[in-house]
Amino acid sequence: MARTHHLPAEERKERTVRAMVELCAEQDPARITTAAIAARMGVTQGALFRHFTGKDEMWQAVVAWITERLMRRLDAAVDRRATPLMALEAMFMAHTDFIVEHPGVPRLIFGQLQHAEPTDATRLLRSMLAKYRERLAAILTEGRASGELRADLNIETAATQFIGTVQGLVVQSLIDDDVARIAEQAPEAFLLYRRAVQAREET
Amino acid sequence: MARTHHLPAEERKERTVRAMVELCAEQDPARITTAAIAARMGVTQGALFRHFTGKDEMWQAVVAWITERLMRRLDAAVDRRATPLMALEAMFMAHTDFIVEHPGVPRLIFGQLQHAEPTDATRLLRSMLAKYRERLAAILTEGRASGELRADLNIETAATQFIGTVQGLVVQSLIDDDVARIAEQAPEAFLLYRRAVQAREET
DNA sequence: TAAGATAGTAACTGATTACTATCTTTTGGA
DNA sequence: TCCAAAAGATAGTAATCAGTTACTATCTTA
Repeated sequence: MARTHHLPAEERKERTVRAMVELCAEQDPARITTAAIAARMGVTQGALFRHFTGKDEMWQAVVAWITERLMRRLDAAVDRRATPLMALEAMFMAHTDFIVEHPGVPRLIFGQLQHAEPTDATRLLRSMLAKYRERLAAILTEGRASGELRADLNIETAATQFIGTVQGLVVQSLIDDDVARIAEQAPEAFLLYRRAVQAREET
Repeated sequence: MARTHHLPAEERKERTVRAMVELCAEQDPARITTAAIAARMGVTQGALFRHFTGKDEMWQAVVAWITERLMRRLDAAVDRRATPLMALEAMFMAHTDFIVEHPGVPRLIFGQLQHAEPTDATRLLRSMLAKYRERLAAILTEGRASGELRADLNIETAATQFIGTVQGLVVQSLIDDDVARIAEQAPEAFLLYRRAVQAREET
């Protein structure tokens, strides 16, 4: 049988995280119950608490899983790119590709950002987003120095706008309930962003 | 005394909506209970159900309240603007001003968009956002035709990006937990957007 | 001013939820 | 082969929450 009874703890934790990411693609994270997670894994609800001290620790694991994978993808994308603009484009595409591969990610992130009093998971997410911004700011600063980007570019605004460009696609996908469209619209969206930040027009 | 016992139904509904908008500025909408709403109004929990058939009807009233006010503000902003770009700028500022005035609005909207199976409130919100997009598309098309905006401008992408520009500011404010910063950064953010869509550079 | 209609209270209900206590099965090493 | 520990099943518990019910206070108007 495909019964996956009795897995080692690490494997079970991994599967818990995957189940939660999957469920986020289907419903509001705030409404995901431990019973639903367990059912998705083919395990009883109580079994989850053999591996996690509480639900918050589960969310923490999910956020850690996502941030690690996303940051690795972004690093890989930026690596070896000839110019800052090419690095930004690769980063943009890596980010949107990641979302399309894991459609639950936007809902999950928004769900975490909704919390007014930050939990451990929220804090972890915020530090990831701060790191993301720093990386963006470094590339933007480099591009401004090299003359590829506008000399009068406001780095903070440009970083916020980069994230906003992704968010625009995400919000639209939440309205349409169609995550795949993000992939289609991503190149055009980045083109528009590029026109806002680059130094001169193309021929 | 300030005891607001026995208000007419319409007044009580209005106060319920205001209480909910206020509470959204302080916590995750998904965690707002009918008891908390009632407490904020100085009324018992059961009293709410004299005016609403259920919680979803309360959310519906909240979304209606917000959409009406926001659209009115946007209309007023766009009215009498000489050029499409000026109309867009006025619209952008009206939107960000509205958010700063009602800090619960972003959390509320995200909370509604999180729902996978749309409720009446969610459907109402989506139709408002669709109307918003149409309005944007009309202005953008006009600007492209008049030569103020780029001739090769993709209207859909530009509309998504406009909303994304606002979202970038909103996401940053959720991370920093500082809504007021939106007002400070809004002019720079629009400047960047303008550079992406307008036909030629300024002198 | 009497009487019906409207608005509110206090206490309760049933369903749901995160979490736990106890018993059972599986696994892997000596 | 045996056994201890790890992993899971079963069956709970206490708390929370949306919604209800029976009753009361207040307003409106004929």
